[in-house]
Amino acid sequence: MNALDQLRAPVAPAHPAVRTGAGNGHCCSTCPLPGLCDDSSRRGLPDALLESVLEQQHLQAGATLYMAGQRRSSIWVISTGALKSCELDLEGREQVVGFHGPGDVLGLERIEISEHRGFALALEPTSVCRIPVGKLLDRLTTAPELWREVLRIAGSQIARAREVHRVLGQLQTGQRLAWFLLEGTGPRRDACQCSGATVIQLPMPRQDIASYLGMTLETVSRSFGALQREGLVSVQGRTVRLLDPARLAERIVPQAAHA
Amino acid sequence: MNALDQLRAPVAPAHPAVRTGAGNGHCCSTCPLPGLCDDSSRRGLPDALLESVLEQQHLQAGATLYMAGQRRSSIWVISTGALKSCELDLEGREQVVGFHGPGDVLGLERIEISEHRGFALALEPTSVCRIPVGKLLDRLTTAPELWREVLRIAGSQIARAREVHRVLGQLQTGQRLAWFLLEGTGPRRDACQCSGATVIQLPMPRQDIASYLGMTLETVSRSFGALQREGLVSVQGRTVRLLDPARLAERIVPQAAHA
DNA sequence: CGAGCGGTTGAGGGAACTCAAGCAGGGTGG
DNA sequence: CCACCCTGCTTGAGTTCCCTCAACCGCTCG
Repeated sequence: MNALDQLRAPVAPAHPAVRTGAGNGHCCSTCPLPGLCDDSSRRGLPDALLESVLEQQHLQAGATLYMAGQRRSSIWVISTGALKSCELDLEGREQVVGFHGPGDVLGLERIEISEHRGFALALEPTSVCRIPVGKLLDRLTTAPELWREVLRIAGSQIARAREVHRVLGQLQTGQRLAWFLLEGTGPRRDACQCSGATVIQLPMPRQDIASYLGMTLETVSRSFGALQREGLVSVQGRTVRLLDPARLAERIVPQAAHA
Repeated sequence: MNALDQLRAPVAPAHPAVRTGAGNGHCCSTCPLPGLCDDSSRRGLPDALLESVLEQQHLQAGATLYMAGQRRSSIWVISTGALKSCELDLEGREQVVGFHGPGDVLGLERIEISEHRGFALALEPTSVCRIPVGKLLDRLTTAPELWREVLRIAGSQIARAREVHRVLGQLQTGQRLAWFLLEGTGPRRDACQCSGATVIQLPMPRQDIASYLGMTLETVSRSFGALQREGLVSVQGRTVRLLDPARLAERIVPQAAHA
């Protein structure tokens, strides 16, 4: 599945892991940091022209956006596609700490720090807008209102991480998967009308979901199976149809989903 | 134990959960956001005078800094003491998502968002500097260099949260506790010379440690016992002496600490 | 065709949870 | 003063959830 397919597909428009850039029109119209990449006079230009102005990077599935040890020099705004970001431990084992879709901002966590500790990798063909840190700081000096946006985005990423902490801390595996399906994965999940989305196209393999949720891939598979047996979802590979989002949501309540 | 005792105590100066504000002198000399609370002309004033200028809040143990549902209006910089911040789920159960000590900045995660979802509570007598959001934004406009500091702090909190994600995701309970003892809890843990600290005074009960690390208080207790039986630490209530930090650190390596 | 990858399913064991009892320390009141 | 309670912590016994190990399936690709 590539980004173009997603744009055309009538299903699955809403899950954060696969949401499309702008729906209709260029992703700049929904950019969370408008005016950062260059002056805003060019807004309204044809998409093809915009492409030529932007500092865009295109990644194939499996390509890395940045790697551990690499000197950090940019932040990125995702236009289309999906990425995962990972941390590495001392033994080199990877831990998925985030999935990111169009509109998400990457790299804020290491701004002002010399090099990356983890890495980010495209899960499918992906394009991002690169914003050099120098330009970011310049812009912030001359256009202080951008400030609030960046701070808002950083704050929402912190809040998001706390939510994940809660999920890993007090939900059991089946509940974590239900949460994952409903709440999605990006810092901008608020923009996702979850109840309306009934079909999800997951861009990541089971192993990545397992890592992200702190469980094994077998348990992810079994949990999918359990949810399916109960009629809550219908699973076929990476296509998941939410048959009963309301009852699925009940599952997320900690301790005893008494129903 | 109160903040003053800690300042005097010859032991346990370094653990993030109990580190002292400035060591010697007023906490402003080590403030991560100097010049934010007011103009910087007063730096160098006697401590007593500084106190009168600052918008300081003093909290008794158990007092809340902010509560769920409360309209957000400030960020805070901790001067002395210790706090925990918690998230609440739909059933009102609390999940500890952070412990904070002197120098830590609270409230960035909800900036620009109307109300708090969780709460923060003092674990011991605590004083904080309150910075109204309005003043923060004003300062940032007139003094754009502050910018980098705020962004750096927010970034380090994101990075910190990712580290916690990794710990909850791939370490078992005994390893999580070892990590907690060594790496501490605050976003400024880098300032802590962990290897030098041999005695830790924990300001929080077992239940809070358990919640933070995603385990039960019984398991926390048993894990302390296990570490003690192996001669790695010596535990007496909330006083923990690190007998062998090096071997303790080996424990944190995921999967098999083959030793 | 076989190899490789991603995913599913099963059997068994172990880590951590639940439930429960017991203990130490601190405060209060008779 | 001691009895009493209450809170925080420890320890034990039994159970459950989830991990580990393994086999198997379907698909793609060489």
